Amino acid sequence: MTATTLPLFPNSKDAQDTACCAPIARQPLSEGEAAELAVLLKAVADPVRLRLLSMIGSHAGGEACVCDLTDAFDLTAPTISHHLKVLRTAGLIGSQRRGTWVYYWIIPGQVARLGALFTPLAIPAVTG
Amino acid sequence: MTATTLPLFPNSKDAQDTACCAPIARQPLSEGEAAELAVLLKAVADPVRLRLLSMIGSHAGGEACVCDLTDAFDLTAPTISHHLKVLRTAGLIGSQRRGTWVYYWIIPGQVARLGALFTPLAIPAVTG
DNA sequence: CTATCATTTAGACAACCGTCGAACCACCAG
DNA sequence: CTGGTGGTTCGACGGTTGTCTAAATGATAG
Repeated sequence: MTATTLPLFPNSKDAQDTACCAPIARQPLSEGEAAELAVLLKAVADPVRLRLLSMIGSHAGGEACVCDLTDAFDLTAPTISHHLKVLRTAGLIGSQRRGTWVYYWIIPGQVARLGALFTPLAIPAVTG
Repeated sequence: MTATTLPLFPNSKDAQDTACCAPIARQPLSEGEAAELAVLLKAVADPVRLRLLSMIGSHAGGEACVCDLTDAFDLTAPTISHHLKVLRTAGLIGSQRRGTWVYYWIIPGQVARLGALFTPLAIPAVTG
């Protein structure tokens, strides 16, 4: 792996729909939509991965080295690496090796799908 | 149970923070925040529960009877009941028995927490 | 009170998930 | 080429999760 992203749902119609405006309380999700989104949500439904994602996203420069992340947890390196792989496989983060260190960054598009799922219910006035 | 909600995080400070504006890429989540949100996300990170939630939310009148939900799945009644309990325990839906049938509705506040988590990253122009 | 329908609870089982130690690969310094 | 450091992959172990069948609870009708 040298600059990979592994997009889980390359460019499906469902992805398009949900990316823009799939309110969870506007119309029932189809079986396929639900399955795709569940995969995405499973990747995020873990305390460690949630913190990793926020640490990467809030890191200066938009990137974070693994060495910066590992110290914040009482976990071994293989475990951190496993969680990063889950996030990467879900297409939520990208990675690149530069010299000795490996850097990670957030892929906003996929993260936006998650937000678009729940927010329309919260702020109906803003959206329409 | 007759009109319960079982709020998982009654009124913690973390809940307040994240309910309003906890951007996943603005500042690192604390260990406690991440743990709470992970519980919430786990409840939603399942295709069946995702569909249940959207079916309840989009149902006319804002309420749905279990009898309306069961037919949409190839699952037994106990399994559906189990998933509904998970959502209820997470504080995402409320329930009430009226006569023979049990009705479920969405609790917007908790759902909003999930949206607030991911959207700030998606629309940086709007938020600031 | 009994019968019947709707829903939940209890118990069991296979599959999945998070974690670890050990081994392995990539890069850099002598 | 050899050694050392940063990260990942592999294989295994215990705990959790989704599903089922069987049984219990609650409500209505006769």
